[in-house]
Amino acid sequence: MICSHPPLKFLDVESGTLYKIGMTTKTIGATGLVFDPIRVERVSEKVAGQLRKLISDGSLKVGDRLPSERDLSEQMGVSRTSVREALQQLEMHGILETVHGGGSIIRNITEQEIRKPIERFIEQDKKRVLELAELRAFMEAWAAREAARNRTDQELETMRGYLEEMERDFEKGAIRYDVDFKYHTEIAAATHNTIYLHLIDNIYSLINYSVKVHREEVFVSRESQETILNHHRKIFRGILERNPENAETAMKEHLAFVVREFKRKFFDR
Amino acid sequence: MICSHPPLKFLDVESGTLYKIGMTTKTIGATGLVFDPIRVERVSEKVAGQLRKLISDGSLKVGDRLPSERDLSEQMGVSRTSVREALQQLEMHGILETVHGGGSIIRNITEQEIRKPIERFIEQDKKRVLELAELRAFMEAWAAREAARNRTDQELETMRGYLEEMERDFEKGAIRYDVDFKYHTEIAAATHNTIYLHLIDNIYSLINYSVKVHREEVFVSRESQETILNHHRKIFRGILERNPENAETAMKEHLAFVVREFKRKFFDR
DNA sequence: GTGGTAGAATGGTAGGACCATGTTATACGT
DNA sequence: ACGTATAACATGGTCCTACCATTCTACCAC
Repeated sequence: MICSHPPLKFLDVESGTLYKIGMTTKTIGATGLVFDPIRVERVSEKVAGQLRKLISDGSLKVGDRLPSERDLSEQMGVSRTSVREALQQLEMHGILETVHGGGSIIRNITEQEIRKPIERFIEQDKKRVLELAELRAFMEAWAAREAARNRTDQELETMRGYLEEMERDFEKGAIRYDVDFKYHTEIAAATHNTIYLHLIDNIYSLINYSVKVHREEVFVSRESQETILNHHRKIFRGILERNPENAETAMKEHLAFVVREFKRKFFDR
Repeated sequence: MICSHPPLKFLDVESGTLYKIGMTTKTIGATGLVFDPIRVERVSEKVAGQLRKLISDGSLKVGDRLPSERDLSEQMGVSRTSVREALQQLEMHGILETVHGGGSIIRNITEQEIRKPIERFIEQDKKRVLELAELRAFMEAWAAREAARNRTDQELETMRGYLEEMERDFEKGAIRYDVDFKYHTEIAAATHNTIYLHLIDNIYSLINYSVKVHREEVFVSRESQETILNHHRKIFRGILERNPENAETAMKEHLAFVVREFKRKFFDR
């Protein structure tokens, strides 16, 4: 998922506080007075802070590629050195990953703590896959509700685009999984809850990880494809009309169907 | 404690492994073969590794000051840039501290808390705290529903125990936060969804971190304590009677109250 | 399609210059 | 002789330029 970033506005580094109060306090002499130590924030830290914020408020999503170091340094009015130091700080914290010659991409913040341990769980027991599906179902139901409540017109149009794409793909033969995925992701984004966005992203990839097969191979029949399309139409309508109840219900219906089909194929029942 | 470092021997950076094996694996094509991605070690990483080694084997003790960046770069035969990057990596990991104009000193690794990525992420914006609360609310509502459906008698008894403990604490003065926490955790366990259990545990710890104050300090009034207790009684009844709807409703009511109170205290509204 | 190749884009390293801050030595006044 | 103010130096912080190493991309030959 590569993207250019003309719309992103990188403020001048001078914006924001120049000095920052540390966390520890010291008592000086016998006066009993307590002072907070003053700590100058380095340029690289300001840059890192700004990038953090852009990630935090969702302007930069997981998988996005940052502008090049040269671009960043120019846009922010600082040296490439400072930008590099900032990127390195973020890389140390696992927030992004830089590849020699390839650029820097945003990583999932929840990955470190949540992903690794869970992967091991999943490998131990097939039952975990169903647990994941269960999780996904109720989380997305909430997302549909919140999206209906908070979505912007812009986001709605994006969803409409994906939906129409699915319609066309259906006419031509089969719905493509990646469009379906993007559709769900856009709903997640429309909740305007960044942490949820990262969380659900992780759950998706966990599902993909544990179920090595793509959905395309599960939902091949004409009927199931049509059912899914109908579900999506219904979800879209709920979000369009800003009707949380309907959106949630439709999503629940949809995922219940998906899980049912899934069970039928993989656990032969 | 300032000291010069003629005796320290800084090996040439070329010593040590040039290539390093990463952590993730990829499956290529349909062969099923698994390859480990190759990752080149950057110069700064080699420098950092050498310093790490010197610290771990005691050549550099806590409080010692490192040679200047210029000295290090000369002794190691690398640019000052690389040395600086290495020092920064170590500083990120809390291993040393650099002072503008003062040099870099070794810190005690055990004394400082190393902040996890998400924690820094959350600090970026107060809004994130509310997002966490939002997440928690709908996830726990689901948990209450599932617990009512799947709980064993054993788990119910454990909950009863915690509830009674809260009742006693309330009579004696105040509900203890850890009991409340254990109560919620037991509900999570009763869902019998292991992955959910881990997920919510993570979210709890994040909330505890971001909200530096314990709940005890937020819900001090007799009325709010009683309200909370009533909520818990209601939730318990729903789970006891295996009534998912009631349990979910009660939990929603409870967390809505908690979030409302929380907002009132911390965002003064 | 598959694979190779050249050019562009991008991150990595090097080195020099200068500024900001801390450290040390020196000169000064009492 | 002592403390203090000042100057000189040492050291980290930032910027700049240049060049190398790797990846990406488009194009071509097969």
